[in-house]
Amino acid sequence: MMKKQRISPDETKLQLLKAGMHLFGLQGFEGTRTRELAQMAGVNQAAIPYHFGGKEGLYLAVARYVVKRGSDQMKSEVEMIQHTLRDGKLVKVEAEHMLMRFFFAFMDNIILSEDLSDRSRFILREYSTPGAGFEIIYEGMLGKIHKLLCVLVGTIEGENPESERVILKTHALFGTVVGNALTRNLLFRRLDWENFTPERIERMKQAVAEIVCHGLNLGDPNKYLET
Amino acid sequence: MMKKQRISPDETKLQLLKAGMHLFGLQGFEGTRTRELAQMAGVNQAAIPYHFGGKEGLYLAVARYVVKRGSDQMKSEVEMIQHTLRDGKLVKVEAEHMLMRFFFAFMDNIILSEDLSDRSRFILREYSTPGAGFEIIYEGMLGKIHKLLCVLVGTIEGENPESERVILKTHALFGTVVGNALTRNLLFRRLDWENFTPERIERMKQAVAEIVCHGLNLGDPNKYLET
DNA sequence: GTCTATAGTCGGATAGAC
DNA sequence: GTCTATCCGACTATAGAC
Repeated sequence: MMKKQRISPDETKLQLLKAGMHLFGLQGFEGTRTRELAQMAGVNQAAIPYHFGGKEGLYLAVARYVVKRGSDQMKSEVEMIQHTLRDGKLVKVEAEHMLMRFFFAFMDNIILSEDLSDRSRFILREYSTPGAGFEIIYEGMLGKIHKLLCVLVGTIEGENPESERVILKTHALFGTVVGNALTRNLLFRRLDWENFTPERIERMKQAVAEIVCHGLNLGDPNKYLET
Repeated sequence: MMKKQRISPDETKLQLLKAGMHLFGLQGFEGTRTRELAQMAGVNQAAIPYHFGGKEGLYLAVARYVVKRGSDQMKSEVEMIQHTLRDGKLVKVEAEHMLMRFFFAFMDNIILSEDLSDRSRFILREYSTPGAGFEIIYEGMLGKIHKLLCVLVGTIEGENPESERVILKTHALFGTVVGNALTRNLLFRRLDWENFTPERIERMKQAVAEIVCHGLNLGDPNKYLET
Protein backbone atom coordinates (compact mmCIF):
# COMPACT_ATOMS: atom_id res chain seq x y z
CA MET A 1 0.00 0.00 0.00
CA MET A 2 0.83 3.65 -0.12
CA LYS A 3 2.80 3.13 -3.30
CA LYS A 4 3.22 6.11 -5.55
CA GLN A 5 -0.13 7.48 -6.71
CA ARG A 6 -0.17 6.59 -10.35
CA ILE A 7 -3.30 6.92 -12.40
CA SER A 8 -4.24 4.40 -15.05
CA PRO A 9 -3.71 5.06 -18.76
CA ASP A 10 -7.45 5.31 -19.30
CA GLU A 11 -7.68 7.84 -16.51
CA THR A 12 -4.86 9.84 -18.10
CA LYS A 13 -6.73 9.96 -21.38
CA LEU A 14 -10.01 10.85 -19.72
CA GLN A 15 -8.50 13.71 -17.75
CA LEU A 16 -6.93 15.06 -20.93
CA LEU A 17 -10.25 14.85 -22.74
CA LYS A 18 -11.97 16.78 -19.96
CA ALA A 19 -9.24 19.39 -19.84
CA GLY A 20 -9.39 19.67 -23.62
CA MET A 21 -13.15 20.16 -23.66
CA HIS A 22 -12.79 22.93 -21.11
CA LEU A 23 -9.74 24.76 -22.43
CA PHE A 24 -10.31 24.34 -26.16
CA GLY A 25 -13.86 25.53 -25.63
CA LEU A 26 -12.75 28.61 -23.77
CA GLN A 27 -9.66 29.51 -25.74
CA GLY A 28 -9.80 27.69 -29.04
CA PHE A 29 -7.25 25.34 -30.53
CA GLU A 30 -4.41 27.75 -31.16
CA GLY A 31 -5.15 29.65 -27.96
CA THR A 32 -4.56 26.60 -25.81
CA ARG A 33 -1.11 25.36 -24.80
CA THR A 34 -0.28 21.70 -24.36
CA ARG A 35 1.30 22.60 -21.01
CA GLU A 36 -2.00 24.05 -19.80
CA LEU A 37 -3.83 20.95 -20.90
CA ALA A 38 -1.38 18.67 -19.15
CA GLN A 39 -1.41 20.72 -15.97
CA MET A 40 -5.20 20.86 -15.77
CA ALA A 41 -5.39 17.12 -16.43
CA GLY A 42 -2.73 16.48 -13.79
CA VAL A 43 -0.58 14.54 -16.23
CA ASN A 44 2.67 15.03 -18.05
CA GLN A 45 2.87 17.20 -21.13
CA ALA A 46 4.48 14.39 -23.12
CA ALA A 47 1.38 12.29 -22.52
CA ILE A 48 -0.44 14.25 -25.24
CA PRO A 49 1.70 13.17 -28.19
CA TYR A 50 2.00 9.73 -26.62
CA HIS A 51 -1.72 9.03 -26.21
CA PHE A 52 -3.28 11.13 -28.94
CA GLY A 53 -0.49 11.57 -31.46
CA GLY A 54 -0.28 15.27 -30.77
CA LYS A 55 -2.34 18.31 -29.90
CA GLU A 56 -4.50 18.01 -32.98
CA GLY A 57 -5.21 14.36 -32.24
CA LEU A 58 -6.38 15.35 -28.79
CA TYR A 59 -8.62 18.03 -30.28
CA LEU A 60 -10.37 15.57 -32.56
CA ALA A 61 -10.68 13.06 -29.73
CA VAL A 62 -12.35 15.79 -27.68
CA ALA A 63 -14.82 16.39 -30.51
CA ARG A 64 -15.72 12.69 -30.50
CA TYR A 65 -15.98 12.74 -26.71
CA VAL A 66 -18.34 15.71 -26.87
CA VAL A 67 -20.53 13.88 -29.36
CA LYS A 68 -20.58 10.76 -27.25
CA ARG A 69 -21.59 12.58 -24.08
CA GLY A 70 -24.12 14.71 -25.89
CA SER A 71 -25.71 11.70 -27.53
CA ASP A 72 -25.95 9.85 -24.24
CA GLN A 73 -27.65 12.81 -22.66
CA MET A 74 -30.26 13.38 -25.35
CA LYS A 75 -30.69 9.65 -25.86
CA SER A 76 -33.97 9.20 -24.01
CA GLU A 77 -35.64 12.13 -25.78
CA VAL A 78 -34.37 11.03 -29.18
CA GLU A 79 -35.34 7.40 -28.68
CA MET A 80 -38.82 8.31 -27.57
CA ILE A 81 -39.34 10.33 -30.73
CA GLN A 82 -37.79 7.71 -33.00
CA HIS A 83 -39.84 4.98 -31.39
CA THR A 84 -43.06 6.86 -32.04
CA LEU A 85 -41.94 7.54 -35.59
CA ARG A 86 -41.22 3.88 -36.25
CA ASP A 87 -44.72 3.03 -35.16
CA GLY A 88 -45.91 5.46 -37.80
CA LYS A 89 -48.42 6.93 -35.43
CA LEU A 90 -46.98 10.38 -34.88
CA VAL A 91 -49.81 12.84 -34.84
CA LYS A 92 -49.82 16.60 -34.53
CA VAL A 93 -50.57 16.87 -30.84
CA GLU A 94 -47.81 14.42 -29.91
CA ALA A 95 -45.35 16.16 -32.17
CA GLU A 96 -46.10 19.42 -30.42
CA HIS A 97 -45.39 17.98 -27.00
CA MET A 98 -42.24 16.26 -28.18
CA LEU A 99 -40.92 19.41 -29.75
CA MET A 100 -41.37 21.40 -26.59
CA ARG A 101 -39.96 18.63 -24.44
CA PHE A 102 -36.96 18.46 -26.69
CA PHE A 103 -36.38 22.19 -26.59
CA PHE A 104 -36.64 22.24 -22.83
CA ALA A 105 -34.34 19.26 -22.43
CA PHE A 106 -31.90 20.98 -24.74
CA MET A 107 -31.96 24.12 -22.65
CA ASP A 108 -31.38 22.17 -19.48
CA ASN A 109 -28.57 20.27 -21.12
CA ILE A 110 -26.93 23.34 -22.52
CA ILE A 111 -26.53 24.92 -19.19
CA LEU A 112 -26.96 22.98 -16.03
CA SER A 113 -23.59 21.53 -15.18
CA GLU A 114 -20.02 22.54 -15.65
CA ASP A 115 -19.43 19.63 -17.96
CA LEU A 116 -22.40 20.67 -20.06
CA SER A 117 -21.33 24.25 -20.09
CA ASP A 118 -17.93 23.17 -21.35
CA ARG A 119 -19.56 21.09 -24.03
CA SER A 120 -21.74 23.88 -25.29
CA ARG A 121 -18.81 26.26 -25.44
CA PHE A 122 -16.81 23.72 -27.40
CA ILE A 123 -19.64 23.22 -29.85
CA LEU A 124 -20.29 26.94 -30.20
CA ARG A 125 -16.69 27.40 -31.18
CA GLU A 126 -17.02 24.76 -33.84
CA TYR A 127 -19.81 26.78 -35.43
CA SER A 128 -17.44 29.65 -36.04
CA THR A 129 -14.53 27.53 -37.22
CA PRO A 130 -15.90 24.71 -39.26
CA GLY A 131 -13.35 22.05 -39.94
CA ALA A 132 -12.72 18.47 -39.00
CA GLY A 133 -14.23 19.09 -35.56
CA PHE A 134 -17.49 20.46 -36.94
CA GLU A 135 -17.68 17.47 -39.24
CA ILE A 136 -17.51 15.08 -36.30
CA ILE A 137 -20.13 16.97 -34.34
CA TYR A 138 -22.48 17.39 -37.28
CA GLU A 139 -22.30 13.77 -38.32
CA GLY A 140 -22.54 12.43 -34.80
CA MET A 141 -25.10 14.73 -33.28
CA LEU A 142 -26.16 18.08 -34.70
CA GLY A 143 -27.39 16.79 -38.04
CA LYS A 144 -29.44 14.05 -36.41
CA ILE A 145 -31.04 16.43 -33.95
CA HIS A 146 -31.85 18.92 -36.68
CA LYS A 147 -33.48 16.29 -38.86
CA LEU A 148 -35.52 15.03 -35.95
CA LEU A 149 -36.75 18.52 -35.20
CA CYS A 150 -37.71 18.94 -38.83
CA VAL A 151 -39.79 15.78 -38.65
CA LEU A 152 -41.64 17.21 -35.67
CA VAL A 153 -42.19 20.61 -37.28
CA GLY A 154 -43.18 18.98 -40.56
CA THR A 155 -45.74 16.87 -38.73
CA ILE A 156 -47.13 19.88 -36.91
CA GLU A 157 -47.44 21.86 -40.11
CA GLY A 158 -48.50 18.95 -42.26
CA GLU A 159 -45.61 19.37 -44.66
CA ASN A 160 -42.67 17.39 -46.00
CA PRO A 161 -40.07 17.49 -43.20
CA GLU A 162 -37.19 17.78 -45.65
CA SER A 163 -38.70 20.64 -47.66
CA GLU A 164 -36.72 23.85 -47.66
CA ARG A 165 -39.62 25.63 -46.03
CA VAL A 166 -39.75 23.29 -43.06
CA ILE A 167 -35.97 23.25 -42.68
CA LEU A 168 -35.80 27.03 -42.66
CA LYS A 169 -38.66 27.34 -40.23
CA THR A 170 -37.22 24.70 -37.94
CA HIS A 171 -33.87 26.42 -38.05
CA ALA A 172 -35.39 29.75 -37.13
CA LEU A 173 -37.30 28.12 -34.27
CA PHE A 174 -34.21 26.31 -33.08
CA GLY A 175 -32.54 29.71 -33.04
CA THR A 176 -34.74 30.78 -30.12
CA VAL A 177 -33.20 27.95 -28.13
CA VAL A 178 -29.59 27.85 -29.24
CA GLY A 179 -29.41 31.65 -29.37
CA ASN A 180 -29.74 31.65 -25.61
CA ALA A 181 -26.58 29.61 -25.41
CA LEU A 182 -24.64 31.10 -28.29
CA THR A 183 -25.24 34.70 -27.30
CA ARG A 184 -25.31 34.11 -23.58
CA ASN A 185 -22.80 36.86 -22.94
CA LEU A 186 -25.06 39.43 -24.54
CA LEU A 187 -27.95 38.20 -22.41
CA PHE A 188 -25.86 38.25 -19.25
CA ARG A 189 -24.88 41.84 -19.88
CA ARG A 190 -28.45 42.91 -20.49
CA LEU A 191 -29.81 41.23 -17.37
CA ASP A 192 -26.82 41.71 -15.08
CA TRP A 193 -26.49 37.99 -14.73
CA GLU A 194 -23.23 36.21 -14.17
CA ASN A 195 -24.49 32.71 -14.70
CA PHE A 196 -27.55 30.60 -15.33
CA THR A 197 -29.55 29.13 -12.47
CA PRO A 198 -32.42 26.63 -12.62
CA GLU A 199 -34.90 29.41 -11.81
CA ARG A 200 -33.58 31.61 -14.59
CA ILE A 201 -33.75 28.76 -17.04
CA GLU A 202 -37.39 28.20 -16.14
CA ARG A 203 -38.13 31.80 -17.04
CA MET A 204 -36.14 31.44 -20.26
CA LYS A 205 -38.20 28.39 -21.10
CA GLN A 206 -41.34 30.44 -20.59
CA ALA A 207 -40.11 33.03 -23.09
CA VAL A 208 -39.11 30.38 -25.63
CA ALA A 209 -42.43 28.60 -25.19
CA GLU A 210 -44.34 31.80 -25.90
CA ILE A 211 -42.41 32.41 -29.09
CA VAL A 212 -42.77 28.85 -30.29
CA CYS A 213 -46.47 28.72 -29.45
CA HIS A 214 -47.62 31.96 -30.94
CA GLY A 215 -44.80 34.39 -31.65
CA LEU A 216 -45.96 37.94 -31.11
CA ASN A 217 -49.45 37.40 -32.47
CA LEU A 218 -48.93 39.82 -35.32
CA GLY A 219 -51.26 38.32 -37.89
CA ASP A 220 -50.36 37.66 -41.50
CA PRO A 221 -46.57 37.65 -41.95
CA ASN A 222 -46.86 38.50 -45.63
CA LYS A 223 -47.87 42.05 -44.91
CA TYR A 224 -44.34 42.70 -43.68
CA LEU A 225 -42.67 41.04 -46.63
CA GLU A 226 -44.13 43.18 -49.41
CA THR A 227 -41.30 45.68 -49.41
CA MET B 1 4.76 60.29 -62.85
CA MET B 2 5.19 56.57 -62.73
CA LYS B 3 7.07 56.95 -59.48
CA LYS B 4 7.17 53.96 -57.20
CA GLN B 5 3.68 52.87 -56.20
CA ARG B 6 3.53 53.72 -52.55
CA ILE B 7 0.26 53.68 -50.68
CA SER B 8 -0.58 56.30 -48.11
CA PRO B 9 -0.37 55.60 -44.36
CA ASP B 10 -4.15 55.74 -44.09
CA GLU B 11 -4.44 53.23 -46.86
CA THR B 12 -1.95 50.97 -45.12
CA LYS B 13 -4.02 51.06 -41.95
CA LEU B 14 -7.26 50.50 -43.82
CA GLN B 15 -5.92 47.50 -45.67
CA LEU B 16 -4.71 46.02 -42.40
CA LEU B 17 -8.12 46.56 -40.81
CA LYS B 18 -9.83 44.81 -43.70
CA ALA B 19 -7.38 41.94 -43.65
CA GLY B 20 -7.79 41.70 -39.87
CA MET B 21 -11.57 41.61 -40.06
CA HIS B 22 -11.34 38.80 -42.59
CA LEU B 23 -8.59 36.67 -41.09
CA PHE B 24 -9.34 37.17 -37.40
CA GLY B 25 -12.97 36.37 -38.15
CA LEU B 26 -12.06 33.17 -39.94
CA GLN B 27 -9.20 31.95 -37.79
CA GLY B 28 -9.34 33.81 -34.51
CA PHE B 29 -6.67 35.88 -32.86
CA GLU B 30 -4.13 33.20 -32.06
CA GLY B 31 -4.87 31.37 -35.28
CA THR B 32 -3.83 34.30 -37.41
CA ARG B 33 -0.20 35.17 -38.19
CA THR B 34 1.01 38.71 -38.57
CA ARG B 35 2.73 37.66 -41.78
CA GLU B 36 -0.61 36.53 -43.20
CA LEU B 37 -2.22 39.81 -42.25
CA ALA B 38 0.54 41.83 -43.84
CA GLN B 39 0.51 39.78 -47.00
CA MET B 40 -3.26 40.03 -47.46
CA ALA B 41 -3.10 43.76 -46.80
CA GLY B 42 -0.23 44.11 -49.26
CA VAL B 43 1.95 45.82 -46.69
CA ASN B 44 5.01 45.02 -44.68
CA GLN B 45 4.81 42.85 -41.59
CA ALA B 46 6.57 45.49 -39.51
CA ALA B 47 3.73 47.89 -40.29
CA ILE B 48 1.56 46.15 -37.70
CA PRO B 49 3.60 47.03 -34.62
CA TYR B 50 4.36 50.40 -36.17
CA HIS B 51 0.77 51.49 -36.83
CA PHE B 52 -1.16 49.58 -34.21
CA GLY B 53 1.38 48.90 -31.49
CA GLY B 54 1.25 45.17 -32.17
CA LYS B 55 -1.03 42.35 -33.17
CA GLU B 56 -3.35 42.91 -30.23
CA GLY B 57 -3.64 46.61 -31.01
CA LEU B 58 -4.68 45.72 -34.54
CA TYR B 59 -7.27 43.31 -33.19
CA LEU B 60 -8.90 45.96 -31.02
CA ALA B 61 -8.78 48.45 -33.87
CA VAL B 62 -10.59 45.90 -36.01
CA ALA B 63 -13.28 45.59 -33.33
CA ARG B 64 -13.78 49.37 -33.41
CA TYR B 65 -13.81 49.32 -37.20
CA VAL B 66 -16.47 46.61 -37.18
CA VAL B 67 -18.60 48.69 -34.82
CA LYS B 68 -18.21 51.78 -36.95
CA ARG B 69 -19.20 50.06 -40.16
CA GLY B 70 -22.05 48.22 -38.50
CA SER B 71 -23.40 51.41 -36.96
CA ASP B 72 -23.25 53.24 -40.25
CA GLN B 73 -25.15 50.47 -41.92
CA MET B 74 -27.95 50.22 -39.39
CA LYS B 75 -28.03 53.98 -38.90
CA SER B 76 -31.13 54.75 -40.94
CA GLU B 77 -33.20 52.05 -39.27
CA VAL B 78 -32.04 53.01 -35.81
CA GLU B 79 -32.60 56.71 -36.35
CA MET B 80 -36.08 56.17 -37.65
CA ILE B 81 -37.00 54.24 -34.54
CA GLN B 82 -35.33 56.69 -32.20
CA HIS B 83 -37.01 59.59 -33.93
CA THR B 84 -40.41 58.07 -33.45
CA LEU B 85 -39.57 57.29 -29.84
CA ARG B 86 -38.54 60.88 -29.15
CA ASP B 87 -41.86 62.08 -30.45
CA GLY B 88 -43.43 59.81 -27.88
CA LYS B 89 -45.93 58.56 -30.38
CA LEU B 90 -44.85 54.98 -30.84
CA VAL B 91 -47.90 52.81 -31.04
CA LYS B 92 -48.28 49.09 -31.35
CA VAL B 93 -48.83 48.86 -35.08
CA GLU B 94 -45.81 51.01 -35.83
CA ALA B 95 -43.66 49.04 -33.44
CA GLU B 96 -44.63 45.87 -35.25
CA HIS B 97 -43.57 47.21 -38.60
CA MET B 98 -40.35 48.62 -37.25
CA LEU B 99 -39.44 45.36 -35.60
CA MET B 100 -39.89 43.42 -38.79
CA ARG B 101 -38.08 46.03 -40.84
CA PHE B 102 -35.22 45.90 -38.41
CA PHE B 103 -35.02 42.12 -38.48
CA PHE B 104 -35.06 42.09 -42.26
CA ALA B 105 -32.45 44.82 -42.50
CA PHE B 106 -30.34 42.87 -40.05
CA MET B 107 -30.59 39.74 -42.16
CA ASP B 108 -29.62 41.62 -45.29
CA ASN B 109 -26.74 43.21 -43.48
CA ILE B 110 -25.51 40.00 -42.00
CA ILE B 111 -25.08 38.38 -45.28
CA LEU B 112 -25.11 40.28 -48.49
CA SER B 113 -21.56 41.35 -49.17
CA GLU B 114 -18.15 39.96 -48.49
CA ASP B 115 -17.42 42.80 -46.13
CA LEU B 116 -20.59 42.06 -44.20
CA SER B 117 -19.91 38.39 -44.14
CA ASP B 118 -16.49 39.12 -42.65
CA ARG B 119 -18.06 41.38 -40.09
CA SER B 120 -20.58 38.84 -38.93
CA ARG B 121 -17.94 36.17 -38.63
CA PHE B 122 -15.80 38.48 -36.56
CA ILE B 123 -18.72 39.30 -34.26
CA LEU B 124 -19.74 35.67 -33.96
CA ARG B 125 -16.26 34.85 -32.76
CA GLU B 126 -16.50 37.54 -30.12
CA TYR B 127 -19.55 35.81 -28.69
CA SER B 128 -17.54 32.71 -27.97
CA THR B 129 -14.49 34.53 -26.62
CA PRO B 130 -15.71 37.51 -24.66
CA GLY B 131 -12.94 39.90 -23.82
CA ALA B 132 -11.90 43.39 -24.73
CA GLY B 133 -13.24 42.89 -28.25
CA PHE B 134 -16.71 41.89 -27.07
CA GLU B 135 -16.74 44.91 -24.78
CA ILE B 136 -16.15 47.24 -27.72
CA ILE B 137 -18.82 45.61 -29.83
CA TYR B 138 -21.36 45.48 -27.03
CA GLU B 139 -20.87 49.09 -25.99
CA GLY B 140 -20.77 50.42 -29.52
CA MET B 141 -23.46 48.38 -31.18
CA LEU B 142 -24.93 45.17 -29.81
CA GLY B 143 -26.23 46.62 -26.55
CA LYS B 144 -27.90 49.53 -28.30
CA ILE B 145 -29.58 47.33 -30.84
CA HIS B 146 -30.78 44.95 -28.16
CA LYS B 147 -32.28 47.75 -26.07
CA LEU B 148 -34.01 49.20 -29.09
CA LEU B 149 -35.53 45.83 -29.92
CA CYS B 150 -36.74 45.53 -26.34
CA VAL B 151 -38.48 48.90 -26.66
CA LEU B 152 -40.29 47.64 -29.73
CA VAL B 153 -41.27 44.33 -28.17
CA GLY B 154 -42.28 46.08 -24.94
CA THR B 155 -44.51 48.42 -26.93
CA ILE B 156 -46.07 45.56 -28.82
CA GLU B 157 -46.77 43.63 -25.65
CA GLY B 158 -47.66 46.66 -23.58
CA GLU B 159 -44.98 45.94 -20.99
CA ASN B 160 -41.95 47.61 -19.49
CA PRO B 161 -39.21 47.25 -22.13
CA GLU B 162 -36.54 46.66 -19.51
CA SER B 163 -38.42 43.99 -17.60
CA GLU B 164 -36.78 40.59 -17.49
CA ARG B 165 -39.75 39.10 -19.28
CA VAL B 166 -39.46 41.43 -22.26
CA ILE B 167 -35.68 41.10 -22.41
CA LEU B 168 -35.89 37.30 -22.41
CA LYS B 169 -38.62 37.29 -25.02
CA THR B 170 -36.78 39.76 -27.22
CA HIS B 171 -33.64 37.71 -26.91
CA ALA B 172 -35.43 34.54 -27.92
CA LEU B 173 -36.99 36.35 -30.88
CA PHE B 174 -33.67 37.81 -31.88
CA GLY B 175 -32.35 34.27 -31.84
CA THR B 176 -34.47 33.42 -34.87
CA VAL B 177 -32.54 36.07 -36.77
CA VAL B 178 -29.00 35.79 -35.44
CA GLY B 179 -29.22 32.01 -35.32
CA ASN B 180 -29.34 32.03 -39.09
CA ALA B 181 -25.97 33.75 -39.11
CA LEU B 182 -24.37 32.07 -36.13
CA THR B 183 -25.27 28.55 -37.15
CA ARG B 184 -25.05 29.13 -40.87
CA ASN B 185 -22.79 26.13 -41.37
CA LEU B 186 -25.40 23.82 -39.91
CA LEU B 187 -28.02 25.34 -42.21
CA PHE B 188 -25.75 25.07 -45.23
CA ARG B 189 -25.16 21.40 -44.57
CA ARG B 190 -28.85 20.70 -44.19
CA LEU B 191 -29.85 22.50 -47.37
CA ASP B 192 -26.80 21.71 -49.48
CA TRP B 193 -26.08 25.39 -49.80
CA GLU B 194 -22.62 26.81 -50.15
CA ASN B 195 -23.56 30.45 -49.68
CA PHE B 196 -26.42 32.84 -49.23
CA THR B 197 -28.11 34.51 -52.18
CA PRO B 198 -30.70 37.29 -52.21
CA GLU B 199 -33.40 34.76 -53.16
CA ARG B 200 -32.46 32.46 -50.32
CA ILE B 201 -32.50 35.31 -47.88
CA GLU B 202 -36.01 36.23 -48.97
CA ARG B 203 -37.15 32.72 -48.15
CA MET B 204 -35.33 32.88 -44.82
CA LYS B 205 -37.14 36.14 -44.08
CA GLN B 206 -40.41 34.40 -44.79
CA ALA B 207 -39.60 31.71 -42.22
CA VAL B 208 -38.50 34.26 -39.63
CA ALA B 209 -41.60 36.36 -40.25
CA GLU B 210 -43.84 33.38 -39.68
CA ILE B 211 -42.18 32.57 -36.37
CA VAL B 212 -42.27 36.16 -35.19
CA CYS B 213 -45.87 36.66 -36.24
CA HIS B 214 -47.43 33.52 -34.84
CA GLY B 215 -44.91 30.85 -33.97
CA LEU B 216 -46.38 27.43 -34.60
CA ASN B 217 -49.89 28.32 -33.45
CA LEU B 218 -49.75 25.87 -30.59
CA GLY B 219 -52.07 27.60 -28.17
CA ASP B 220 -51.34 28.18 -24.50
CA PRO B 221 -47.60 27.82 -23.83
CA ASN B 222 -48.21 26.99 -20.17
CA LYS B 223 -49.53 23.56 -20.96
CA TYR B 224 -46.01 22.56 -21.97
CA LEU B 225 -44.38 24.06 -18.91
CA GLU B 226 -46.21 22.09 -16.25
CA THR B 227 -43.68 19.32 -16.01
C1' DG C 1 3.49 4.40 -19.38
C1' DT C 2 5.49 8.28 -17.35
C1' DC C 3 9.03 11.35 -16.55
C1' DT C 4 12.88 15.17 -17.53
C1' DA C 5 15.34 17.53 -20.66
C1' DT C 6 15.88 19.36 -25.02
C1' DA C 7 15.72 19.80 -29.95
C1' DG C 8 13.73 22.29 -33.63
C1' DT C 9 10.46 25.46 -35.34
C1' DC C 10 7.92 29.47 -35.59
C1' DG C 11 6.07 33.91 -34.70
C1' DG C 12 5.98 38.78 -33.04
C1' DA C 13 8.63 42.64 -32.07
C1' DT C 14 12.72 45.40 -32.98
C1' DA C 15 16.93 47.67 -35.17
C1' DG C 16 18.45 50.35 -38.42
C1' DA C 17 19.10 51.46 -43.53
C1' DC C 18 16.61 53.97 -46.90
C1' DG D 1 6.74 55.48 -43.29
C1' DT D 2 8.48 51.43 -45.24
C1' DC D 3 11.71 47.97 -45.86
C1' DT D 4 15.08 43.78 -44.67
C1' DA D 5 17.15 41.18 -41.42
C1' DT D 6 17.23 39.34 -37.06
C1' DC D 7 16.52 38.51 -32.23
C1' DC D 8 14.24 36.32 -28.55
C1' DG D 9 10.77 33.97 -26.42
C1' DA D 10 7.46 30.34 -26.66
C1' DC D 11 5.65 26.20 -28.17
C1' DT D 12 5.20 21.19 -29.69
C1' DA D 13 7.25 16.99 -30.37
C1' DT D 14 10.93 13.80 -29.40
C1' DA D 15 14.80 11.24 -27.06
C1' DG D 16 15.88 8.44 -23.67
C1' DA D 17 16.18 7.24 -18.56
C1' DC D 18 13.30 5.03 -15.31
